[in-house]
Amino acid sequence: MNTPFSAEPPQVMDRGDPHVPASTPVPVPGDPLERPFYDRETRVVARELLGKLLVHRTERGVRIGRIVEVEAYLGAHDKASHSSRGLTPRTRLMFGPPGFAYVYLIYGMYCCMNVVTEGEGHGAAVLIRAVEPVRNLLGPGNGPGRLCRALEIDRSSNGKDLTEGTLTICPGDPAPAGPVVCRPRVGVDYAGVWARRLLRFYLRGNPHVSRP
DNA sequence: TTTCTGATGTTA
DNA sequence: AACATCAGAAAT
Repeated sequence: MNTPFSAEPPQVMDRGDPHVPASTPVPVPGDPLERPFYDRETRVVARELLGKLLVHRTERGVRIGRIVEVEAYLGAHDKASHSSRGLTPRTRLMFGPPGFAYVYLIYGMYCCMNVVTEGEGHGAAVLIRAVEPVRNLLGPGNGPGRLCRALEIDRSSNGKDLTEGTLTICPGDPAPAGPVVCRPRVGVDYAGVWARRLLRFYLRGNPHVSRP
């Protein structure tokens, strides 16, 4: 039973933190990003996701994080991408249409959330690596495992349509997110030349990035 | 400060 | 056996 988002207080929301006054202004979510946003070149989608709001409606309230760090996984030719192993039960969502969540278990105890990009069959996605707490998070959001824990995202969200429903990404503040830093992706040293590509993007100076 | 290791389970 | 991780301990 989800409370419609329109029932949330307008314009100004509390951060879900007792030490922060409820009147503290934070970005207003707005309507979820639509399919065409995701149906573009993965690096463009990745960079434009910075500053957007990841919104999860749970039974214990709406949890919101502002995306501050992402990684692009370009497709089946990208040796660092799960899709480079081909279409398997696990990777089938990466090969599906854009705008859906690909959530997987890693190291037995954490989840990572991706958003599928580009056309069906491409196998591309963007990994969300860090969020800045906005509302009602369960702990810090600096890291792909931590942010899933903080937003209560697990494998039950695998395959969810991000353009509608309980897990969405919304525009937030219409102002530009700020300067973007490009770095190699984390933890993909096995991927040869692909490990060196600058496909990790984060907001310069943001304290909630997983590593500076 | 950096480096290591244990927890934990799916994957191909 | 490896893994798109994290927390805490050990080493430097």
